[in-house]
Parts: sequence; structure tokens; C-alpha cells
Amino acid sequence: MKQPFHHGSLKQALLDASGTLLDQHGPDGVTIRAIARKVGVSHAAPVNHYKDREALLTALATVLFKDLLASVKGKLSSKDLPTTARISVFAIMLFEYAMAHPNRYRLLWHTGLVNHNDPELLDVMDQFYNACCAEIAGAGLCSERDAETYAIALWSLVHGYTDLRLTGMFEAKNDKINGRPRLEAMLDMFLNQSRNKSP
Amino acid sequence: MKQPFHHGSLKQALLDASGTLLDQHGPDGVTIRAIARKVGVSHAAPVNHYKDREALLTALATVLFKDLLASVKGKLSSKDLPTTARISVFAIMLFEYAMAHPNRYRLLWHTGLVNHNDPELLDVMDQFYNACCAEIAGAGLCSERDAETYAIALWSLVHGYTDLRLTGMFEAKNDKINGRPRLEAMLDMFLNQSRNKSP
DNA sequence: TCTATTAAGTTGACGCTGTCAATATTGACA
DNA sequence: TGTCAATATTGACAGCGTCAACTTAATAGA
Repeated sequence: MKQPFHHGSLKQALLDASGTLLDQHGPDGVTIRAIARKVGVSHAAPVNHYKDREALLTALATVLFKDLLASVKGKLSSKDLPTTARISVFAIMLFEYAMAHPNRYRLLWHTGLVNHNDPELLDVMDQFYNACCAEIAGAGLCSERDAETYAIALWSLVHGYTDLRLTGMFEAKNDKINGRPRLEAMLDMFLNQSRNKSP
Repeated sequence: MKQPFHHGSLKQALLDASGTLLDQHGPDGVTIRAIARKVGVSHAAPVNHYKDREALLTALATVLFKDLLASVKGKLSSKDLPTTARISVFAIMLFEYAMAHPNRYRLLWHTGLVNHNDPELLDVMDQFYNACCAEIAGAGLCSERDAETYAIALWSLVHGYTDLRLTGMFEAKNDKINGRPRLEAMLDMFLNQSRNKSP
């Protein structure tokens, strides 16, 4: 019963191995054959659990996104933070995740490898978006009418900076002020300016 | 003299074919062998002009980036616009370029295919960054000390929204307000808030 | 003008990839 | 025990990037 079939829980093992390969060798290193080798199974075994490489990487991206969302939500619910600080935490956690696990963050948005129309992935991304909107709405930084635009702007700002930075942008320049300090300065700008606005 | 060698100007022909393939089939469709077929040359001919696939795609990305920069600069110098409008033009042109040529925009930032440490590409990206900074500095929306942060924030905002949108984000939702109108609303927010700030 | 040199293009091979069809094995259930 | 379906293996195929060996062509020097 423990090992109901030949391998047992190959599906999960494939996901685990994929995650390791992703961290070590980047998205391009996560090949079906490499995964199979790592798990110690023949090169065609994975097809029984995932239709093709895209399906496997989409599943991996979904798991990673879920983890990220969970840890963000966890951190936000555990601490009792002022509303604008909550937004910063949200943004900074995203950025720090990407810096700690660049290849994971790259996979999440890799259109060539991941199917962003997959319902499961779409669902967790939607939850992420809603969490972002909730933070903005809760902060009361803008009119309710503008909340959605505001939330998208925040997400775009963080994702844009993160993505640019992962390509190496700004690295050659003032790298002591770039990175997280730069992000915090941008958030400061973004949030403080809003506070100066009358409701 | 016109055709100094077998093919003549194979190097340029390879670039042209790559551009067409990119538009039609996306970055993954731009394979060395497909390019060679399109030009009508053997599969190993390109190696005489580009060390490997990465070198070829990096050259293509450099050309595309140069074109984009030129058209942005052209538009900005031709019209006599108020300073904040100039920033919007800058941002909107970037976004519209990506919407008109999604695969080109994807290639520009595709870390797996393009070498973002290439000096030529680095140079044109630097020019782009400097142009962005110049617009911000010229607008006088913030203290000189904050200009760099402001410029990076603007670029991050536009790139982030563009990139998220290219993955299909926000498409299922209110798609009449998303896209360019949403970007304009975000820019409005971003710029107007700054104007309310005392100097 | 003839020849030597070198750049440019061809051919064929290698190992890698994803995917599929055919086959073998295993566990579960009747 | 015997059947069946799920699961894994094997082998094949086409496509890919890249390299080495070879052929062709254009230029440079005598």
C-alpha cells in the first residue's frame, strides 16, 4: 500500500527533481530526460503522469506560485503591521524571493515553457492578484474606483524592477544603492506621494 | 564587387530571416537550421558569421533595440510636447511596440537566448536608460537626487505591465479598460501624484 | 596571368532533446 | 488464480546545435 505501483509516487518525485534541476541549472536544464535520470527511471516514464514537458513545467510553476503565495500570506497575517507597511512587505517579499531563487522566478513567467492558460495556474495567479488588490484596498491610499489601477501599478512596478534586475540591468551601475534599497526608495516614492494626495 | 563572396551579404540576410521567423514563430522558432533553410543555405553556413545561436539572437536583439530607441527618439524630437506628456509618449511607445510585436519584445528580455552581457547590446540598453533618465530629469517632477530612482520606477512600471500583459495577465478580466487605457491611467496616477508634491 | 592563400559554404557526423508506438511488468480485483 | 488496467521500459524517429573535414570561390601577390 505504501508503494502502490512500481515506483510509488513518481508524480511527486518528478516534481521534486524538477525543482532541484531548476534551481541548479535554470529552466533550460529541466528536461524530461534529465528529470527521469535524476529520479532513476526510464526517459519515457514521465509521460504517464504529465502529457508533455509543458504540462510538467506548468505543474511545477503552479506549485512554486502556491508556495510563494502561502509564504506571503503567512507573513502578512502573522505580524500586525500598519497598512502601508503591509504593501511594502508584499512587494519586498516578491523581490526577495526572486533574488533568492532567480530561476524559480524566471520559470513562473516563462511563456515558452509554461502554459499560462492552465486553469490551475490561472487560479493561483488570480489569488495572488486578489491578495494584491486586497492590500491596496485595505490601505485606503486612493479612491475605491482607482484601487484596481493602483494594485496593477504596484504589481507592475515590482515585477518590472525584479525582471529587469534578473537580466542584469542596473548591476554595472551603483550596485550598493540598487537592489533592495532601490526598490524601497521606489516604494517610498510610490506610497508617500499617494499619501500627500487629498482623498 | 556587389557579391564579394558566395552569397554576398549572408550576415545581413541571416538577420533579416531571423526577424521574420521571430515575428512568425516566436523566439523558439528562430533556430539556426530554420534560418539557414529560409536563406537557402546549408545548415552550418551561419557559423561563419555568428559563433553560435546565442550570438545570432543577441545581434538580432541589438538591432531591434536600436530600432526601438531610434523611433522613440524620433517621435520625441519631432513633436513639441510638454514635459510630462513626453514621459507618457516614451512609456506608451514602449508598450505599443510590445503589443504590435510581442515576439520581438519577448526576445529582448529572454535571458536564455540572448546574452545581456554583450557589449554592443549593453551599449544600446544604456542609451535607452539614459534617454529615460533625461526625460525624467527634464520634466522636473522630483528632486535631482531622486531622478534616477524615478526613472527606474517609470521603466519598471512600464516594463512590468507590458511583461505581465504579454503572459496573458489581466486579459480575462476587464479587457476594455486593460491594455493601453490602463497604462494611461497608471501613468496619470504616477505623474499627477508627483505634481502635487511641493518641490 | 597564374598561383597561393584564405574566407565562405557544404557535408556528414555526434550527442542531445521531446515524443510516440510497441512491449513488458506489476498491482488490484474478481 | 486469472484477468485487466495502470505503469514502466525499450527502441525508434525527427529536429536541434555544434564541430571537423572537405570543397569552392575570391582576392592578393608574383
